[in-house]
Amino acid sequence: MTYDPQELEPRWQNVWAEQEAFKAQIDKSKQKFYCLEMFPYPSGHMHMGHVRNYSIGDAMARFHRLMGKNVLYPMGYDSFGMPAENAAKKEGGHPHKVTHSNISSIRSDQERMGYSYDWSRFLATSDVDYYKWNQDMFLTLNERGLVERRMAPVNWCVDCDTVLANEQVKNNRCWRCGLEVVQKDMAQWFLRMTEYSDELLDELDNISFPENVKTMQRNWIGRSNGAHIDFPVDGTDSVIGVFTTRPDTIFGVTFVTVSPEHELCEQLCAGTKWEGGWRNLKEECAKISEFERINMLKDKKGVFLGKNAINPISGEKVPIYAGNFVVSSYGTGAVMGVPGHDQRDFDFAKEYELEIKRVLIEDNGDIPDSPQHRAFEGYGQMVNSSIAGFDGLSGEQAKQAVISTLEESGSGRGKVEYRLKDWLLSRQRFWGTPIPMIHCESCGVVPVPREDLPVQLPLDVIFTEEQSGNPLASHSSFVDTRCPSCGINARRETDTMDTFYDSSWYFMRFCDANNDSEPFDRQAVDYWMNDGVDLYIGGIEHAVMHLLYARFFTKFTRDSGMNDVGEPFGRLVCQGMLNAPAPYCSECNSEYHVDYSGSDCPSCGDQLSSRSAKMSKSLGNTVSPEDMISKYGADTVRLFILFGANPEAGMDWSDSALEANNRQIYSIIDAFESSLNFTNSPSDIDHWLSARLRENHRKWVKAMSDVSLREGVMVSHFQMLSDWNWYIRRGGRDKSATIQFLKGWAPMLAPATPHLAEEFWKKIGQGGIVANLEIENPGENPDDLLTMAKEKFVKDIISSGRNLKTLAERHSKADITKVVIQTSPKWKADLALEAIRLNDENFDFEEEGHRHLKALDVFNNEKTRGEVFQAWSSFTTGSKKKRGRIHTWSDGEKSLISMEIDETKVINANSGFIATELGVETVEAYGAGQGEDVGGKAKLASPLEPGIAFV
RNA sequence: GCAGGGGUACCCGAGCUGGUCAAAGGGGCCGGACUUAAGCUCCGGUGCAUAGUGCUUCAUGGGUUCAAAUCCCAUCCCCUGCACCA
Repeated sequence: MTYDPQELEPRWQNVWAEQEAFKAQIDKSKQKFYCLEMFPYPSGHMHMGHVRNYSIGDAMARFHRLMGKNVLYPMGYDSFGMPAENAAKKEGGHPHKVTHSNISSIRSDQERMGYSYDWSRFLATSDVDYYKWNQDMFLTLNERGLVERRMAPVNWCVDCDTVLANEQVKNNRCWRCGLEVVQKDMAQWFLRMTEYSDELLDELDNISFPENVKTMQRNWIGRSNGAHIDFPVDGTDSVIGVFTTRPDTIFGVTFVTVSPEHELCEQLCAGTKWEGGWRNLKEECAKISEFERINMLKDKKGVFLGKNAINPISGEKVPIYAGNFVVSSYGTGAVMGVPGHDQRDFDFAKEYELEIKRVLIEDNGDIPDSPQHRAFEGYGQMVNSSIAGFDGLSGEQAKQAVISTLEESGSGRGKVEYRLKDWLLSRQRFWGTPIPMIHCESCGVVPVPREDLPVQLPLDVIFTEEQSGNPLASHSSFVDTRCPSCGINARRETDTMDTFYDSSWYFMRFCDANNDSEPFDRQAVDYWMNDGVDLYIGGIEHAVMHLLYARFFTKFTRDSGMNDVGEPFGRLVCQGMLNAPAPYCSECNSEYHVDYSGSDCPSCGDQLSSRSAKMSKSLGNTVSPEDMISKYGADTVRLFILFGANPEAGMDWSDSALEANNRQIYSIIDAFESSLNFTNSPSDIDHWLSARLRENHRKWVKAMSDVSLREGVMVSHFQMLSDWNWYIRRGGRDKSATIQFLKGWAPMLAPATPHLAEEFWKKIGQGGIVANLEIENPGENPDDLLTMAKEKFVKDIISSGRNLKTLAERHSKADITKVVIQTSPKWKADLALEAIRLNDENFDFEEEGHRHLKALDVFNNEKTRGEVFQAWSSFTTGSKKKRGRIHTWSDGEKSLISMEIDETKVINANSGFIATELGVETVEAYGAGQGEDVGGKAKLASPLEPGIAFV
């Protein structure tokens, strides 16, 4: 057939659209399946990473529709953000325009791929229809006390001209542009995500995220149990609060260290001779680069601040230092120095010749006063406590004892600290949701009343390259307003929201995307979001940021009575990297742009080899989906993507594999084509074909349900074809049997290659379209195992015959023209039958096998006794390396033996086929002992494993 | 350093609740059929040995077991995340 995907694919896409095949509606009588991909930022065209993401999602959506589920599979765009703003500056336009032209371009790419989205739920977060609900929910957050505006040291990216959330800083660099971030003090809007720290952490145990994602989130939340302890500063009213996870080491404190930025530093040393040293240290810490930070790990530095702190439990006075290794943002920004039991403190103490005290012993027999060469950081019995009642305690008990004592004296308490910080929401950028707040000179900060929403982004802003800062701030018609509470002139907030806010609830909006009276209807969300999104597919890069924010948001909306569910995502699948070859220098261990392929390493001059690397613009090893679609069609690209690797695994791009998948499609087409000429001509192999359909269907459903798409496709696009080919080879050509098979096959092709599936469905004369089909379960047929085992018996004879023939050829001078097959003698078959029967009764062959055998009649014949014994062992206990046959025969094979099938008859019935396959003129078969023992092969004959000789 | 995940035949990749595993499937390569020929398609082969049940293989070295790619321990290497978090 002429296969023209450029004609065929759009044609079916139109049919789907006309029939609204993918429109989802609530139907409580059906089981729902919510399939979602992390929606894209519309950056112009779709890239291969998108293709992989959506091909996985689409296959699953289509599969579950075939399974009769009510599938919600929407698509939209995360369309606020910096790139559009930068592009607008460059082109002198407005981000709104840039965004919309990008959206239509990526959307048409997606449509060309044939993804089965319910486009009626389309949304773009930068549209006011969407972001007005951002604002609405911001007011709700505010009402619930989860919004806070405060001065805070923030991460500032000079290049992006805005602040960044902690999650957006990677290695002290901006996640977007890679520039190093600087610290700045600013008034900022925060969402109090830490209110949910415990739930965010604890719920991780109950959700099915991949383990690495859970770990990342756990690390990020970073809960630690410990104690807050106040150390009064000697001779002042000040108190230094420290956080420690090891209150059991309190008696070992020999100094206190605060971060150089700590507010107490100045108080303590101002005007003293110590002040200079502190200022130097502070300055040094403020401007150190990332590179120096890593070096600093080895180099602990500190300065004495001129005062002592008092250990609240022992009353001892210890010096206070400012230290470069204390993180100002964690805990209280101050730590107690216990050099005996913390390696960092130990290093510090050595450096500054501070006392090292042992207050825990490792083993019971250890001497409490022995000197230490390193810190002992484990748990152990307390020793050397300066007050009674503590020595001898260890671990949790010791910690508790210290905490209670501190609590009694009011100088400390048990405390849980988190690494997680509140979500810094505000951005000093234009292209985001305006924060609906108003600054009034007399009333302070006042929320915009709900009825005044939305606060719209002005469309009459001109963007230019020279511009710096936020254009909103200088746009007077936006900024100037009146105070909603007192009515005097006031100023609008010009900060906009982090775009992660937009993506924190879009999955709920999709449930009710066109609602214009509220963010979403509760009933709709409760239906679709029950147990969360059933399958959520996206990149690992969002493991902490998006996935944590979305979890937080869902809990907040739940607590506001907007929905029932507390965890937004059920099963999360993070698709693997898409790699492609890139030039590589093993000497320098680095990859280069594809422009260098074939030439020498630009830095060391060695010859460049090649290795696979993540597809990236900077390496130039990307592949354009459009090119591939126009060359092979969407179905081939989809098949390649799904067959190349399971969703989570990384995969390598390969042009030759893509071509091979294209050829596979042609072969499948041939199969469907050839059936059209068949007539009514039934044969035995027809039963085998339908047995294979049922078997493959069962395997396919299992694999697909597990999101093992590669395995699923292996069945639907490879195994099915190879079974078809075998059927043809065996002379099958019956119209009704093949139609039955193809009718079962066509829908199985739909998840990966939906256009082809529709074409075939029509070709074999079925009504309707596959997209609307609920697949019939072909069910089970009790004879299938037997049918397949019988065919396998023939296949095995051919397969081992082929091996043996090549061996035989070495020994035979004349041409081989005949194969003699001696089937198992009756007594062996009986023995096998007996073994199977006993095995079904859980007979213990190890213990009782021999006794049982000796009681059998066959064992009485002295001449064959040895052979009987051998056969029995090979059937039952097996040898050292091989298990007994009773364990290795399939159920079908066991039935063949149990039914005492006449192997000779089966072979004779298929002798023509066997002869052709083995390239001989005649096939002769008889039971061993009933004819000449050609080649002495009779003794090898065993049930289902006849002796084969070539002559 | 800590945590998570890995190392399987020429390559990619399954298997890893121990036996049916010389190890699925694909790519590549080799051979055969078809063809005027190439391509396509189909069939076979692809550790070594061998007229069949044998030997050596699943990062390395040990161990458990009648039996290990699969379980345990140690080592080496790779990826990913966090990184002076008290």
